[in-house]
Amino acid sequence: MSHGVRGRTSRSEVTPDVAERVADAMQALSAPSRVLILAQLRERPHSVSELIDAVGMQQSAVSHQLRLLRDIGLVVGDKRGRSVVYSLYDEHVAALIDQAVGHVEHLRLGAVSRSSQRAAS
Amino acid sequence: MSHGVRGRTSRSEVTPDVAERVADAMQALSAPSRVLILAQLRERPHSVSELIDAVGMQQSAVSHQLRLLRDIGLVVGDKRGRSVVYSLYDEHVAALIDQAVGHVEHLRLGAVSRSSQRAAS
DNA sequence: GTATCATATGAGCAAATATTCATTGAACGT
DNA sequence: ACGTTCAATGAATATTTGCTCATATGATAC
Repeated sequence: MSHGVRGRTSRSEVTPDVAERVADAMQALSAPSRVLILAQLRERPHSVSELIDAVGMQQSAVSHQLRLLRDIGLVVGDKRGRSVVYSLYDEHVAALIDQAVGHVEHLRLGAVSRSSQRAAS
Repeated sequence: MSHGVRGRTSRSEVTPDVAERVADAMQALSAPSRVLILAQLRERPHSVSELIDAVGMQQSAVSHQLRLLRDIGLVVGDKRGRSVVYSLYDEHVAALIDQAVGHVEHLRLGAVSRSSQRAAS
């Protein structure tokens, strides 16, 4: 199929620096546990306890991942009493999650899980 | 290829299974080297040698990453003589890359990268 | 005050990853 | 046939990652 070179829009060149930032951001979506957390937060804000319950991970693991997501800037935490309610940073993050999920629907990758890279010679 | 078993065309629930597939796909964009490779291929197909030159990696490293991208289904390789010309699998992949880059432009809030983790609360 | 709940954090560890080195194989030129 | 070039592969390695355990901090209840 021909994929014509679509008009040369002013799309920023992906320099090594940009590539690193892209990788950093996408890294947030590269672990199932984080995808689950983000998917929950896309529905509505959740406290940490709610997230723990929703994704079935340990408190510490959730907290660690939330810190990562906070550092990357995808989520924010609002302290309410002794709870902390987390939400997505903004709509762009929600859109990013939607698109990631959407693309996966399309790329029906039953191909290989990232564990099997074995080939007998 | 109608294979959709779930009649849920709206936003599908992100089950652990879906989360794993999302993570798997996003994992492809979670390493700078792969982002660079994909960005090159988004412009136009490249042979492996061209990619090596474009991204400044070693032949073996590029080949390994291409295999990963092939396995995930993001790129395809076409053998032409002794070269192999790689291209993105389809437009959806191109869109995925565009969106990832676009979102990073937006998320350029000065979020720290993984290296320097600071508690900000 | 002390106890308890909710979350954050650090150390340590196992598993996954990304790269390099060395080798292999296939396609071409001579 | 031989040698050369382009790419793929396997093994080894260093780094990164995600989790658990233990502990710390902060807020509320008693």
